[in-house]
Amino acid sequence: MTDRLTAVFAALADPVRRDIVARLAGGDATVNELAKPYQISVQAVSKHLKVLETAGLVSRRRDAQRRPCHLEAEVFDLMTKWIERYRRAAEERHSRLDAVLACMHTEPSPNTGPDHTGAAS
Amino acid sequence: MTDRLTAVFAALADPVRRDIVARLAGGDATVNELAKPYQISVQAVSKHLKVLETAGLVSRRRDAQRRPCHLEAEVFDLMTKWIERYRRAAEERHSRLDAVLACMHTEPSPNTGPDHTGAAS
DNA sequence: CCCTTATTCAACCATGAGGTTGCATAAGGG
DNA sequence: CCCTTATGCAACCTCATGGTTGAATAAGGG
Repeated sequence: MTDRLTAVFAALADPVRRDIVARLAGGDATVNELAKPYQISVQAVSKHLKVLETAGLVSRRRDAQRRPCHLEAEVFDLMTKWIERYRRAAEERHSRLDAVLACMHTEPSPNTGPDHTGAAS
Repeated sequence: MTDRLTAVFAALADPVRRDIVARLAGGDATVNELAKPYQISVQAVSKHLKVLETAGLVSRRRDAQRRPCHLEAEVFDLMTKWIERYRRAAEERHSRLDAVLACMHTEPSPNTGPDHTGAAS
């Protein structure tokens, strides 16, 4: 998982981790607090938090034996930026008929006949 | 992968698939066209497209032997909505000192001595 | 009909992710 | 000091994922 975007999307591709993010949005919490609602072991939750931390979605302080987790906002911007770029592109070509033109975008396909795309009804 | 959000995030947690999305934002394309730039086999790309299709990020028509892929916009809204909710929450608590208050969020316990959290410096 | 092109399906392999348990470490509190 | 609490690390298991190759299907074209 070289790049950050991959790490972030992968981190959020798990219901438990998304739930943790949701709960951290309501305030910081310790590993044990976070683990309580789930059936899985505390260690498993600890692993999940490590994933979130590595992805930069979560940071942690020290408070005696506890390691309270804090939701970080910056990374969300990274995702939003990526998504918005393609969402806009997809919406534009959805509203117009660009989709049809796009069929012959890559190569003019000299002999194949460029207008065969019109058959797509 | 029960829910859609999981499928979408998982689909985008792969550089190749994100690249495919990026290229489809520039216009529809066939499997072969999409596969060309990569070293991996056409079959592998076909698999990637199936993942994107299952996640609802891509749809496909039929055009003779070809199956042109088309980027779908709706799913992006789903993601954006999810992200925005928590981004806002994270930013709010970042700007204020809510993080400190959050330490005692789970149990209000007003008599336990609320100022022990002040030790977290 | 057979051949070519485009795409998928099936079987297989290697790796990584999420889960478990058991032990180690950190930090107070009798 | 030992005990309890909170957390992390390591070894292990299982299954999903991404890749491969080889054959099958779909759709034209000579």
